[in-house]
Amino acid sequence: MANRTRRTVKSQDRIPKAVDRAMDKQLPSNGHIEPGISVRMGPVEKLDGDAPLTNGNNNGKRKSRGSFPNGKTYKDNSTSGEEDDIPLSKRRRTSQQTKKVQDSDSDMDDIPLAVRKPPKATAAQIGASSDSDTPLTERLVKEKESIEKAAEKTAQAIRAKEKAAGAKRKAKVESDSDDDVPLAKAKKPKVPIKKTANGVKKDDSDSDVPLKKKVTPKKTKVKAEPATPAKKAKGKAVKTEEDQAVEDEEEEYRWWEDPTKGDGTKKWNTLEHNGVVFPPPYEPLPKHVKLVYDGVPVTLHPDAEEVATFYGSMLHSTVNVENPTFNKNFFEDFTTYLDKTGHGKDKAGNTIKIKKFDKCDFKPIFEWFEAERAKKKALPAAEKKALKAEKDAAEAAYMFCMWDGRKQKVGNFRVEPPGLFRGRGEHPKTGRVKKRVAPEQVTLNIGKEAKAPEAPAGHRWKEIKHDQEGTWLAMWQENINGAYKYVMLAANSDIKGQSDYKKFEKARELKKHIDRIRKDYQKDLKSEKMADRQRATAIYLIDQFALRAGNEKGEDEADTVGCCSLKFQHVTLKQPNTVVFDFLGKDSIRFYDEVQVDLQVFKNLKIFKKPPKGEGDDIFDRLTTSALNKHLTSYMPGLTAKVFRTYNASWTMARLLKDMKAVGSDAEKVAAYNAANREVAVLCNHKRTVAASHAASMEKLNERINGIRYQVWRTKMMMIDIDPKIKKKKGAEFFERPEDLDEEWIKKHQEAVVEEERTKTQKKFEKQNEKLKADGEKEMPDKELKQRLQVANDLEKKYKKENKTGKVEAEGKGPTVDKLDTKIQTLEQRIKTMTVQAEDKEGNKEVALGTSKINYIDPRLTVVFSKKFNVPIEKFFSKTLREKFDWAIKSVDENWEF
DNA sequence: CGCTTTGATTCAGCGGCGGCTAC
DNA sequence: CGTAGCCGCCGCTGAATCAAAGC
Repeated sequence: MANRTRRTVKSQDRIPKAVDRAMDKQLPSNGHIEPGISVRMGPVEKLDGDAPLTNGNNNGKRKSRGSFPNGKTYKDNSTSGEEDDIPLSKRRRTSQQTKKVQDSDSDMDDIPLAVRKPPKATAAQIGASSDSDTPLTERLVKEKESIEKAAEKTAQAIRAKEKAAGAKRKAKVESDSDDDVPLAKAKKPKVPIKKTANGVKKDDSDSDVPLKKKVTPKKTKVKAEPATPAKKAKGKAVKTEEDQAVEDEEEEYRWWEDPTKGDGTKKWNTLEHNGVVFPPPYEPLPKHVKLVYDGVPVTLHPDAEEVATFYGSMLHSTVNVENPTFNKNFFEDFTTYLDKTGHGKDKAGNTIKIKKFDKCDFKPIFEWFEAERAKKKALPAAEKKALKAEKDAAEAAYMFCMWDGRKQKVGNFRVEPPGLFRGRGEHPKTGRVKKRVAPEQVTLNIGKEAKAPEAPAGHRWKEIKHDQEGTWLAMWQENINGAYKYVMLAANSDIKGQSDYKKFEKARELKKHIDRIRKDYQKDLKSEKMADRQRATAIYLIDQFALRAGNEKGEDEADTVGCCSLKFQHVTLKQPNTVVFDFLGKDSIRFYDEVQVDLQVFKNLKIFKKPPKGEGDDIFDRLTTSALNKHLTSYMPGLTAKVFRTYNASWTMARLLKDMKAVGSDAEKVAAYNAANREVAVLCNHKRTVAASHAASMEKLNERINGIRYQVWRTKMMMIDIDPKIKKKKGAEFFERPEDLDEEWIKKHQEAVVEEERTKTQKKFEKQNEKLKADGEKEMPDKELKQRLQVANDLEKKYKKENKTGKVEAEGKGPTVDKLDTKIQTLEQRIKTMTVQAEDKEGNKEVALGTSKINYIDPRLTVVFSKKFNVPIEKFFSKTLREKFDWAIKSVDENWEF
C-alpha cells in the first residue's frame, strides 16, 4: 500500500484569485471531495478559529478508532460563554478560555531568576569530587547521597545559548517565495546521515526528485559558530565553592531551576563513571542441537550459528517469522555470515551449502531455547534470587555515576545485545542482523580528571572523550541504520529533571504567545502566497489536532508521516468542512480522525490537493518542518511544533482537573483523574495494540457480571417462594428475568457452574491425596471423592428442578424477604462496580495512558490535584515516576497553575 | 548528533482465594 | 464445631526495561 513514489507536483507560488474564488464555490471537481455530507452537521458560520481541540467524546468512548470511522466529531457549534454548564466530557477549548487562563496566570509565570539562590557545594562534597584517589566503584558503593554541586553561571549563559541557537537556525536555507534555488546548491551528504530537510526547493521541471529532499551540509558550521558566545558566558560566572557551601545550608538546592544545568553549553564539570556492561559472549549450542538443512543436521561456525539462534529462538513470534521481508533480510544476512565463515558441515564433515531459506529448519534450535527457558523458569525461588543477586552485584558499579560530585543513576548502561532488527511497522530493514557491539566501537565520555574505566580484557575503547557539552556517558554506532546509541542518565537524574522542567516551562511560555500565533495563522490562511498559506494551515492542524511536525523520511525507513509530510491520500475532504485524517504516524501508529475545521482551512486543503496532484504527492509541498519551526521560533525562542503538543496536552489536563469537583472517595477521584489522563492520551493519539487476551478477559468479566445478574433474579424468585404475595406488591416487572439471560444462556451457565464445582472438588481431592501419600499415610478411596462430588450433583439437580418448575427454593438459613432484599442490594452494587470496571477496561483497551503521563502532562498539575483533593501522590505516580518528578513534587503548592 | 518520545516486552508484586491452624 | 487469622498459590495488572523512531 505504501506509496513510496515521491512526486514533484508542486503548487503554484501564488494563489490566483480565480482559484480562491472557485474554491469558495466549492467546485466539486477539485481536490478529492467526498460527496457524503453528514446530516448532523449544521451550517457552519464561524470562521474564527476556535475549533475544538479536544475530543468531544461521548462517555469517554472513542469510536472513531480502527475501522469505525464515526462517532468522533468536532462540531463547531457555539462558543457562547456558557461553558460552565456543559459537561466536562463535552467541553471544548475556545479561544476565550485560552485567554482567560492566560490572563489569570500572567502573574505567576516565572519567579525571577535573581530571587533564586544559587546552590553551593558543601565541604563534604568538594572533598568527594576531588577525591580521585579512591576508586569510583568504591566510592559509589559507599556514597550515601552527595550534596549539591557547584554551580556556575547565570542567565547570561542562557541568553548566549539562545543566541547560539538562533544562529544555528539561521543556517537553514528557506525562503517561502524562493522557488528557484539552483539544484546545485543542495548538496548530498556522502554518508547517509539523517536527512535534514532544509527547504531548498527543486525545479518544477525535475519530476523525479522529491521536493523536500535536500540535505544541508551544515554540521561544521552549526557547531562551531554558536559555541563561541556561549562559552564566554559560561566562563565568567563560576561561583566559589565556599559561597555554595554557605548557601546550601540555608535551603535545599532546587537543582531543576538551576539555569546553569542542561541549558546547552557545559553540562558538567566533573564526571566519573564505570563505563558500560557488555552482553555475555555467545555460548555455542550443545552438540546435539543443530540447524537442519534439507533434512541434514549441520554444524556451523559459531558466528553463523549465533545468527541462526537469533532466528531460531523466535519461531513463536509469528509476526516476524511470517513476514517475507523479515525472512528475506534475515536470510540475506545469514548467508553473508555463512559465506564468510564457511558453510555448515554434516556429520561426515562434508560441506553443506545453505542456499535456500525454505530448506532451513530451525525447530531444533527453537525447542532447545524453549527448554532452557522452561528450565530457568522452573528454578527454585531461592536459586532465582541468588542468580539475581549475583547479577545485581556485578552491575552495581555501573548503575551510578558521579556527576559534578552528585551520585546519579545511569539509565541504559547495558550495551544492546545482538539480535535481529525488528523495527516498527513495515520497516524495509526488518530481519537484518543487528551485530554485537565490540568495545572498539564504543566511545566513552568522561571527566578529564576521572580515571576512565578499563576496556574488557584484550580490548580497548574506540575513544575517550571529555565532551562537557554532552550529557552522554558512552556512545556507539549501530549497524542497521547507522544510528548512534547513547548511554545516558536515568529519568530521575538532575540533568533529565532539569530538562523536563525546562520543557514544561517552555510550554507554559507558549501561553503568552498563543493568541498572537493563532491570530496570525488565521490571517495567513488567506495569504496569497502559497508557502504562507500552507504554513498557516499546517500550524492550524498542529495546534488544533496535536499532529507531529512530520519530517521527510527516507526510502529505507518505514513509511510514516506527520503534518508537513502528509500526502494526498492521507486527507479526505467532505463537504462542507469535514476532514478525515487517515495515516500512519510515528511508530506506524494509525492516526484516524474525522474532524471539522474552519471553512478557510477546508478550502485551503482543497487547493493543496488540487490536480494535478494525486496519490503520493505532498499536501504541503511548499513547506518543510524546518521552515515551519523557523517561523515558530520567531514568536518565541525555542518554539517548535513539538511544543504545541506539550502545551495542548498540559493545557487540556489543566482544564479538566480544574473543573473537577472534589467529591467521593479516593478511588473515585483517581478514576476522574484517569479519565482526564485518557482524554489527553486520545488527543495525542497514544495507542496500544489491543492485548491478545483482551477479548477473552472481557468475556470472562461479562460472564461474571451476568452470573451475578442471574443470582439477582434467582434471589427475587426466592422471595416469591417465601411470600407469594410479594409478586403483586413489587409488581411483576420486578421479577422478570433479564431478556439476554435466556434459557439457552442459563443452561450453559448452570453447566459451567456445576462443572467448576466438580473440578474444584476433584482437584482438592487429588491434592489432599498427594499430601497423604507424601506423609506416608493412606490415600482416601474413590468412594470419598464420589461422596464429595455429590455437592455438585445436588446443585445440578437443583438447577434442573428450577428450570422445570420455574420456581426457586429459598436458600440460606432463616431466609426472609428482608434478608433477600439486602442480598439483592449487595449484588446490585457489585454489578455496578464491575460494569464500570468493564466499561473502563473496554474504553482503555487501545489507549496508552503512560506516554502522556510521562512526557506530556506537566507533573505539577498532578501534584496540585493531589494536594487540592487530598489524595496521596502515590495514587498517581509510581515510585519511579515520583523519583522522575521529584522536582515537581517539591516545587509547587496547591495554588500553582499551568 | 544528541536528546525526547514511543509502544512492546518482560518482570515483579499485588490482591483474591482457598486451605490450614489455632483458639 | 465454628471462626478468625495467616500463608501460599495463581492470575493479572501495572511497573520496569528495552530499543526504535521522532525531532
